[in-house]
Amino acid sequence: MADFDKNDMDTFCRAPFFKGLARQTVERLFAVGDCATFAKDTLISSIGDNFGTVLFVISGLLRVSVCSASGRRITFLLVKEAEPYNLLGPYLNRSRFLEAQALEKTRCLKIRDRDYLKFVEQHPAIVHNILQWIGKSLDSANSRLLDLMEKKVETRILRVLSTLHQKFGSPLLFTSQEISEIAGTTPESTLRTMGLLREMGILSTQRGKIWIHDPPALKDTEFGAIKI
Amino acid sequence: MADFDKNDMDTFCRAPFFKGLARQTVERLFAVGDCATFAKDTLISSIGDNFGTVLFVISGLLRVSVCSASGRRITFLLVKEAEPYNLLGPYLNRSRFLEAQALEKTRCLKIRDRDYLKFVEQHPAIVHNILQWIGKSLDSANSRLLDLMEKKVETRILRVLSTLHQKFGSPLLFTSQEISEIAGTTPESTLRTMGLLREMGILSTQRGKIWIHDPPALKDTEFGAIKI
DNA sequence: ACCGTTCCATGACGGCCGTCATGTACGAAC
DNA sequence: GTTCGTACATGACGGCCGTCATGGAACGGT
Repeated sequence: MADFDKNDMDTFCRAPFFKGLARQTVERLFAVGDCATFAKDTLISSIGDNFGTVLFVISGLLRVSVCSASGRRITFLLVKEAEPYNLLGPYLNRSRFLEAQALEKTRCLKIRDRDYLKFVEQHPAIVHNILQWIGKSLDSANSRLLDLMEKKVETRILRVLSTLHQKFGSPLLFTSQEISEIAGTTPESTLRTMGLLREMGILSTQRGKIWIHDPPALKDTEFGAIKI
Repeated sequence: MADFDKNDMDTFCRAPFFKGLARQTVERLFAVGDCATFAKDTLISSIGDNFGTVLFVISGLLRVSVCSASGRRITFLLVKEAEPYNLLGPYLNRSRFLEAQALEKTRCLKIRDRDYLKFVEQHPAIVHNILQWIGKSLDSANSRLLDLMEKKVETRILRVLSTLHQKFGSPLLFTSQEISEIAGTTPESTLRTMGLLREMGILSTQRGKIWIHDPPALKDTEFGAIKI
């Protein structure tokens, strides 16, 4: 418990995932877990292994992605502070094909599968939060499916920029490569699109940084938003 | 309760979703629900409404899809007997953008959101089943994302045919239109691909029917399977 | 200050596949 | 049996966008 301070718990209590939970419940969650710190670029779980540990990011950023046979990476999720990773892992005793990596130095609350399962049993209130979170993830995945089937690359990139802006603010610290891995396209297409947006005065770019000047212009909403 | 017979419960008890649950639990699930029968082509929930009811199909088939602005339909899920629909709806008190429709005459066990929430609270064992089911759905959605970003149309159609064959056997009672709505392509592309497969002797087709002669030939697995 | 690496930027090309068009065949209804 | 609606089948065209190539700029390490 010495690993965590009161501040960490405060942050969690205010975060969307923990909404509606008693502070005591959050404290007990901390009590059943350990602190784990991953250096930048650490591979936390790789494809094929049976990763049953649940993580809650305290500070830093995790990327959940796969690297396909053709060498292209596809990013499913970015996990930031007070967000959970692998909520369902302990319930699926089979290897998943996802890979998690720390994009920067990341400190996590780490909970072993058995402790997690026991905790959920003993604190049924959290089931509500878990299901809500997963539900949003599922809706988001479906929205992205729709985007990929329906929309052109430019629209998808717009959506990704908009979503990232909502989640991380401005400037965005991502390269065109990283953007393209989320949008499902190539760095070249991303750069071309951002070139257009720059001409339109909607954003400006620097090596690894993107300033969004006109967030509403990115909104092209049809149906639900995606969640990254 | 007179709406259901012992046979219905037997089917459910044997089904994957209910694996590991006591028969008594299944019986009580039936007890809190009503029987609902939908005629073919009935729209069960449409886009934008706040559909909080959980359904378990007893017989028949439901399609979960969206119809995009450009008029193209995209099918996310086919729900067959002993499978659940809208497991998470009661936990997400916001309108979802999915639309459910009965593809044939379909009989369901219908459970109102409040009854469902109460049931889950009183029967924590089912949480495990729910999370497992949702976990598979999430993995499946991610697999489809990967397919759409990575694979060409032919491969996707192959995957869809393979998955449908596993779930429904042979012959498949789907039109090229319906296949394309799952694979995220057009009927023309689907027909062209199936033309090739027919020449290779892997399948044969008739109006609305597809016989798969060589299921292994359809397998081109990389990473997880999709689930339709 | 030099150099290597990484990222940005932009042009040219080509192929996949979505769109349109046309014709055929099957099945249901009367 | 005739008719009509729907699905199958296949060809032609065109555009989006992925790939390759080239050059320049920014940053870090020594």
